[in-house]
Amino acid sequence: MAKGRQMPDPKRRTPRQARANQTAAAILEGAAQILETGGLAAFTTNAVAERAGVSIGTLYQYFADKDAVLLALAKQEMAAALGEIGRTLQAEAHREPGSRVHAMVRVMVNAFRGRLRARKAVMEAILAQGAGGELMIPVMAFIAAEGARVGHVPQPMFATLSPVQLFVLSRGMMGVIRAAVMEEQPFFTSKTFEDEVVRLVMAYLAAVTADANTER
Amino acid sequence: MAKGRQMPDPKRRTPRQARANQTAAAILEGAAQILETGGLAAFTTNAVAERAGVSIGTLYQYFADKDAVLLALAKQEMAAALGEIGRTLQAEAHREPGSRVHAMVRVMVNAFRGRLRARKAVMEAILAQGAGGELMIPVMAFIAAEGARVGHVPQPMFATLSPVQLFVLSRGMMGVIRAAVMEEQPFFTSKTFEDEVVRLVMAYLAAVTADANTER
Amino acid sequence: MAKGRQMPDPKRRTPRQARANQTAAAILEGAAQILETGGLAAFTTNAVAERAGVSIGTLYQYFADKDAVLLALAKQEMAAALGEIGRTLQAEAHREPGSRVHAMVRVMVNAFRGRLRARKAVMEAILAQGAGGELMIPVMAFIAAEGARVGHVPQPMFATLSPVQLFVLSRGMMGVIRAAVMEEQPFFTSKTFEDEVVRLVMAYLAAVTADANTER
Amino acid sequence: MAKGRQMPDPKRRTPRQARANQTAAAILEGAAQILETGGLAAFTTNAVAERAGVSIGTLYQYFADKDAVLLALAKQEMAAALGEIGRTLQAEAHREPGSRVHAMVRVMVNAFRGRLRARKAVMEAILAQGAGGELMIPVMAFIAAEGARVGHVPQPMFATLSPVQLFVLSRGMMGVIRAAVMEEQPFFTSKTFEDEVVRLVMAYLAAVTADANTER
DNA sequence: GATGAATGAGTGTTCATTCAT
DNA sequence: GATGAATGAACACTCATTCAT
Repeated sequence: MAKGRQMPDPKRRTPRQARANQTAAAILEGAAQILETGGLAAFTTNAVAERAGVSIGTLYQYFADKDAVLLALAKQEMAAALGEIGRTLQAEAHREPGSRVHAMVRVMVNAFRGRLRARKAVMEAILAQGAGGELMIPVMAFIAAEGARVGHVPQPMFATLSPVQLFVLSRGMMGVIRAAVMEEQPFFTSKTFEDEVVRLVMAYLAAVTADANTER
Repeated sequence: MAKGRQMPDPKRRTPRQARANQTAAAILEGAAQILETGGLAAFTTNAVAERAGVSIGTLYQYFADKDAVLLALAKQEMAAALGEIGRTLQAEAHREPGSRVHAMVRVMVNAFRGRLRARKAVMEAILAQGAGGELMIPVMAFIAAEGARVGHVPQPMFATLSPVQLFVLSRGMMGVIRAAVMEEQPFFTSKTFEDEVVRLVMAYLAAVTADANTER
Repeated sequence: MAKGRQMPDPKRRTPRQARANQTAAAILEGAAQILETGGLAAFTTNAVAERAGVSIGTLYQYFADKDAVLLALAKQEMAAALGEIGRTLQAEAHREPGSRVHAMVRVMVNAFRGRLRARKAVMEAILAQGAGGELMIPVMAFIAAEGARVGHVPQPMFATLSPVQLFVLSRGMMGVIRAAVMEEQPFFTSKTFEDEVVRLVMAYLAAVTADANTER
Repeated sequence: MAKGRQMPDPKRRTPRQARANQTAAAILEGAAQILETGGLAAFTTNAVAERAGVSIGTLYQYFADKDAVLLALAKQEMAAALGEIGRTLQAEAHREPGSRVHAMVRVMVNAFRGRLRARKAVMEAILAQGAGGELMIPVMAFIAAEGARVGHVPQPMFATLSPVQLFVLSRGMMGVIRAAVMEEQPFFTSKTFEDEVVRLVMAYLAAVTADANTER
């Protein structure tokens, strides 16, 4: 029965931008709300469209399929979190590494406080679909970039990290936060938890640095 | 969820029981094979039953529902992995902490090499369902217990860990491995990767211990 | 999202044959009725299932997809028509060629009298899908075989036909009948029409035979 | 069906009309291209409009609905084919009947060589919708007319044909060609095939003529 | 007249689960 | 206990058509 189409849509419709973005945003907002309310199980395209106040047809005018909605939402949420982190770190730029790591962790943790269930669902859905790595790229880029950006610090924090080390650090940190979110651990919001995550990151950084120096 | 059909009669092994367990095992094996072959998408109760060589009705005689099959499989796989770890560590009992951590990480990583896709799918399914914490309990118990069990070591490795620290350490370590599995990272099987995970664990342990000593 | 399945079903389910054939037959009957009542436009899987008195799920247990239902129905109708032709020709076996061709045409035409709309729809659907050739095979086989079967006739009718001639004869004859059915021509049932179709067939056969003799 | 938007004002050609017809033609051309490229399955109003370079709204300004586009296209293609036939036969006017029939069949076959898929799809769609007869009218008219037009031939070819005979002859011939197109027979373009179709037509004509003479 | 964003009824299909045999 | 035919709610997605701009 053929597929017919000649793939003209890298992301589907790109209307006159004005209403377009507005509608797409509404759909994403609807998606977040559905996720928040009923979790991944309630996340059906029809439900999302209804919640967003648009027809199912309109949803498909903006997103190629169900997964595209999820991915777009994940990217948006991730970008938001990273933006927050960036802004916070900017303010902490002059502080010492320990303080900045602490800020980063705090923001990361905070990033999951707002729409907890929605973010959890997004993680569930995306991470469970193999697209996880893609999503983590900006996190790693951010971490790697941070070291270079704050040039006035004699010993840059992350600059010496190899790709594998970057992977271990980013996934280790995120893994802890992820687990806390997913398991809905009560201590998730506690200062103690935050401190321990910071300790994990700092300890690893210190170890890497120490080794690097030894090898030299 | 759950409800399954586990231990319907502790401490008994009539022939009936034997055949029953045999059937349940066959179903679980079928489930693992389906997962291995086609991922979570192919994991339908009908497919599992067919692969297991039993009727769909029989499957429902042994498991309350689809999730029960998944959960049982997850428990089984987890137990297998832990058993392996235990045996390995036993052999390394007389070695120094660093060596034993290394062994543990290696075994953990190896645990995902066999039925990679099946285990990945199990993780996807289970962890994405909130049952993750439940599954991690034996891991933590194991870690905590290890410290005590190998009593002849002057400074137990993990004995001083608080619940939160135990959480951070176990989830951090598993988070890294999990991500490597899920993202199908090529360096997953490399010695380098293993070493970095060990470094993460050891660094955190050292940091915790150092602090503990300081506080004392 | 994978396709998962390992194509174990050449024709889908083959239950214990007893109820199976009964159910499949009911579905086909339902399909014919729907086609008869509302034409191809009304031919939806849900409608067919409902009319057949089975659930939509059952329909899909017996047929891979919508097209499979249609194809099965077409084959059945075609087989019925051919069976009728065979029986009739058997009775005319001792008659001369002209009489037998007449009988064949008459039966062929009659084959479309019963469930006119249903057969029309089947033709519409199948012929319009490229599967027409497949359906015509038994017709050609029948025509070709006929010549040989009635051995006592000195000059077999069709034995000398080449593949292309077989094609032209079968499609020419069927084309006329098809058009009369599809266009719902009033003279479809008339003796006159029948006679003209016979004339077409006989004339072609005579021409081919004459040429063949000339060439010899 | 129909309703279309043909000849909204016969005998007039304001610039407005010119542009209008131009747009309608563009849509028809787009429709043909879509049919050619993706077959009937790809033939959606949106696709046609896009390919034609007009908005979907504009398409509906020129055609009442989807069927109207198809019907208009069919009429256009049929007219083109007949025009071609007419021109060819004109050139063969002085030749003998056999030669002229041959020319007609050749042109008819050739008519399906150009935009094969498009024409096939048009046939599929139209013929399968009951509008087949309507489309065949010009063919029959042409055949009937031909006999009269070439009056200087002592024994007119088709003049003696009754309506039913006209039907049998036109549908028989078209049926063979149709089937060859639809089944994508490899011998479709062969001289052999052409010759056999000619034989079918000539044989029938000869038979009718012979009978007519006998009866007289 | 042209546009194209929006609509939503309708479709094919899946699959967890039940229950009569 | 085992079987597997039957079920049907639910879902993702399409596309002809409208109408405000």
